[in-house]
Amino acid sequence: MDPADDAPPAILRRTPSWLMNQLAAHAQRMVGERLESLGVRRHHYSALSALAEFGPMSQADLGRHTHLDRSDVTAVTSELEEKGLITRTPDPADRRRNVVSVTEDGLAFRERLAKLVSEAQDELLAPLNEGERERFTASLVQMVGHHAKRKGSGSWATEPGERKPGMGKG
Amino acid sequence: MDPADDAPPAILRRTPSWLMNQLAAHAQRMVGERLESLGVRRHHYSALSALAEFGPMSQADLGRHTHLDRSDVTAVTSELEEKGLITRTPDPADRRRNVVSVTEDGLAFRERLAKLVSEAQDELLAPLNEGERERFTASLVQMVGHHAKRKGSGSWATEPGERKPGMGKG
DNA sequence: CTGCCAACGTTGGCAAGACCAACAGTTCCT
DNA sequence: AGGAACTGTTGGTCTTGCCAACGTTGGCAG
Repeated sequence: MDPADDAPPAILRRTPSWLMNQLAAHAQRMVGERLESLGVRRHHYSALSALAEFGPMSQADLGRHTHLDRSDVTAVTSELEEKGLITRTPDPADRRRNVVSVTEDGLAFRERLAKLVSEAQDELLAPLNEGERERFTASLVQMVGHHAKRKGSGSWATEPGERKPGMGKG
Repeated sequence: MDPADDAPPAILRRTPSWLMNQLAAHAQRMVGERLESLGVRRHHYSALSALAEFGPMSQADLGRHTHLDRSDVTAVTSELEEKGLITRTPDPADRRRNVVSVTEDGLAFRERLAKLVSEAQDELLAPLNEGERERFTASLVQMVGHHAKRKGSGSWATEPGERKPGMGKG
């Protein structure tokens, strides 16, 4: 009767940051496994998503949108370019910059990734019902927005045109 | 008037795993900075907490309680031993094992760490009110428990004698 | 008792992620 | 004109989560 020899100390079980780290590790595994099956990592998905939504932009902007360091953006874009999912061309208007754009293949690929990522979300949130999921996610958004402001410049946390009471689904 | 040039793509802003990773990164920074001021990392705090709550145990057990790999436990215990916060002695009853125990200094040190960690929690949860914090934490516990079961052996998720008042269900 | 398997602690390694520092080329501002 | 700020790149650090191998020890089947 003691297979349950493992049990985190109560103090940790009540510490949100510890719980978050545990859960984030699980989440990374679930998402990571799926993306790995298509040969990419999570940053590639973030980059493709930003480009798909906002259109072509410089690597620096890409980094700001995805919260990635400039140096990491360099690596990610290089890998995506190799796969033909994006193009990277010098900006004639500002010769410091590269203009990064998604290709058709990139857009299609991103759709496939999105499905896999969506699956992972369901697995992650499995124990929560609909209402709990919404409250949980809302709290996450609130906190991420709050802490992002401290470092970054933007105030995207309270963005117009996205208040959705019902938040139905698409 | 476009300092808010940064804004994660909407698809990411609605993806719990992405939000979790962002927030977990912030949390790690907040906790990490504070622990660093006392010369330790997060794992040291976890180990000390487990030993403080459950008493002396083998390194393997310590790893199970804290969700740490055996190899990482070796490193952590070595560092804690160097600082005189724990002792590590061979178990006469089972010579494969080391018995790890907290010292008096270790217990006192853990208290100081606990205060710092607690501070970090407040900073992390700042944007949430009392009720939101409880619901958020409860959801975390639920999910961590759910996903821990899949790998580990134990069923600590539904442990008796710890039902909190706010922990209602949906 | 022997032989085998499981568990333990240790070492050494890997990959990912989050960062940081420095650099040369460019642009902007004064 | 000159300095400050930005861009992309290279190369590095540190932490975390793993995994493989090894020698030692314990438990168990035969």
